[in-house]
Amino acid sequence: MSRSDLPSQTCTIARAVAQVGDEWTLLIVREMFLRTRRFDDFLRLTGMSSHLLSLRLKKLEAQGLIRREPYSERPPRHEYRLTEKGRDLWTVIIALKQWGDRWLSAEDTPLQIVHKTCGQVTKPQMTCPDCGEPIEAHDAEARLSQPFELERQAARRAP
Amino acid sequence: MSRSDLPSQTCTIARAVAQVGDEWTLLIVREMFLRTRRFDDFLRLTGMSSHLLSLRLKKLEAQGLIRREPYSERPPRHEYRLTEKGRDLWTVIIALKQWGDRWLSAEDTPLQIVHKTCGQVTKPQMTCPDCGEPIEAHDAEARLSQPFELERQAARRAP
DNA sequence: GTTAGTCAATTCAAAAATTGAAGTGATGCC
DNA sequence: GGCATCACTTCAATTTTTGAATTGACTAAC
Repeated sequence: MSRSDLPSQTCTIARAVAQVGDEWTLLIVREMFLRTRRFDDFLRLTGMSSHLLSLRLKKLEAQGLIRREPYSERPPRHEYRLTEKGRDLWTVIIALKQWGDRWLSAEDTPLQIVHKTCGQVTKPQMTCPDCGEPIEAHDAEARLSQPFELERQAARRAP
Repeated sequence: MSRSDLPSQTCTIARAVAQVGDEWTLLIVREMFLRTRRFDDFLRLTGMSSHLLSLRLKKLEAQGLIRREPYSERPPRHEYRLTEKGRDLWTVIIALKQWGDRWLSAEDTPLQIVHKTCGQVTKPQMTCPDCGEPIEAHDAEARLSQPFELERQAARRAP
């Protein structure tokens, strides 16, 4: 199987990974959240090649994660902005950031998140909305739907 | 700049992305959370090639995300398990899952998360630990540290 | 005691993706 | 006119990934 078959999987993690699970795509999305909107800025702030940036922006637009918006008619210019679907990736980026802050950084975080509502510098946490408690790997149990379970058992036995 | 330069960036998101921001790595980590531990099972359940799986497992081990543990001496066999650093990626995987469930799936989620503490099927949320409220992109403001800010401004102006 | 099967890989060639440098075209500014 | 900006595109060289085949250490079955 190649990466291009991932979007057709049952697993929504696999599908999500197929849309945004690559290095440069995640960095483009990071930049979007830091209010970068123009081609040249993405280029310099991520350090990627213009060819690949162009491909990735097209892919992200086709997937509905970003949209191009004109900001000048003459010369024709436009900028890229996140759609709601794209903005909803905030949680993913923040999860990566918390993990990076914890495990990959000697110093303090280079990027603080301020909660506008309460004014605090915050480290967002995953919590269970039912009981309000923080939730981590060992507090959770995965339960597979029947079709997903069967699909996985078939894969295990099959050649 | 190539992907191999990402680990040396100041940004902890870039560093995190350098460690786990690729398709197959994320799927391997997903499998780990579904209690897959053996080479052959990763192979069949992710659909990746054995060559790449071997490379990725080595990389993950070198990064301290997983460790090899013998489970049989004769024949010599071992399995792969997440370290604490690896388990801490749970939030990232769950963030991807929630996003995938919301935007990429017509049906119900193929994978439910049960909160062992309270017994509920739960959709974990990012919340602000200070005020306890859910937090999303529009509730948050990014604040860059001085060195990070300067680094970015230099990139913007420089060729 | 040969044969088949399992597990955890490694090897290798072909195909695909990425990088890096250079070029394009529309326009504005001096 | 000449240079600069922005948003790309083109293309060759390099790197990665794929997919198939093979290896080697063993076990279990005939």
